[in-house]
Amino acid sequence: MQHYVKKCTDCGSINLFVNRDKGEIVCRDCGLVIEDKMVEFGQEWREFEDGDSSGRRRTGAPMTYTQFDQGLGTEVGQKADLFQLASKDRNKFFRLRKWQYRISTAIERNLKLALAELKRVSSFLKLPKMVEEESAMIYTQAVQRGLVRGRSMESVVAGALYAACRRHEVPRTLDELSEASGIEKKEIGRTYRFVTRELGLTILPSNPADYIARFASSLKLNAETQSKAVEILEQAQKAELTSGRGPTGIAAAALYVAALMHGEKRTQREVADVAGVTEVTIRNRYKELLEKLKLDKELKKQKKKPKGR
DNA sequence: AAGACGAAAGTGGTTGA
DNA sequence: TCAACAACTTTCGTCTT
Repeated sequence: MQHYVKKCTDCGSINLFVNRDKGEIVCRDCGLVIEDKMVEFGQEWREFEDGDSSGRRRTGAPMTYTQFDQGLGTEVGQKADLFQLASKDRNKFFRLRKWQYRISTAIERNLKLALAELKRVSSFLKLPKMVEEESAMIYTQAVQRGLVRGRSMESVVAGALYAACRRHEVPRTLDELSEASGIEKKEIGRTYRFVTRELGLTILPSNPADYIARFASSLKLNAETQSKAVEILEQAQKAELTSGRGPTGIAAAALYVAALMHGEKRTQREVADVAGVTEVTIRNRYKELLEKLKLDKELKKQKKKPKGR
């Protein structure tokens, strides 16, 4: 059965919040999303080692994708098959097996390198284990389908990581991925799109709210401000201010407004920097928010009595 | 002096003929 | 395949605190 993590994998806190609607567990201390119930990916891929030993074993289930060899290899034929072949078929048979061997060792070599890189980037970004696993799986499938050909290994790794983040609603921006992996942003975007399309991964459009926690914590905003920002976002969603816009810009603007309203003023520049957008974008979103949501009044109130900064 | 604001021109990506 | 298009950026001048 599915096991639940009891401690935050990042900060070790046991102060966790279980959100059943979204099926995720969030650390109250650092905001990390620890685990959410993930998607079928065609095959079963969780670990079944403990507690399930008596039960049936699921087929084709690699135990963990961050180790490349687990039961993945395919061999052409067994000895028994060999004896049944006419001799003229043997050459063909051996050729096939040779090729199979070459291909699989090539894949293994590639995976070994790639997974090392993947772990590096993942730990740099402090990504949850689940995400790392998922991206490793995505990468593995990409390699097996020959999608890496013509692309750099690193860029596919970055693309896989980005996709995994998105699927787990632990979004990192392309900029962050880019910084961590040293791959250009647009390159990551390209391979990301390519890989997800080829593998038929469904990616939910990313939700601005998912960025709030992280941005807020790097801006050292308190929890109130943070939930205010989420509230604003919800209204914005209803007012259809969010469609078509970049989620980070919206998140940044909501956070900016929320900070103003709670007297925790941050400059547009500060917010823009952590969100990876420009001040201009924040201004535009911010303006829309004020207009459409009539937040002006609330804002005015706060402006009169300025609090420390 | 720093921050906020907005106009104008440029960029990369999506879409639809 | 190309052009139109929207979102976002860059840059820069002006206003506000």
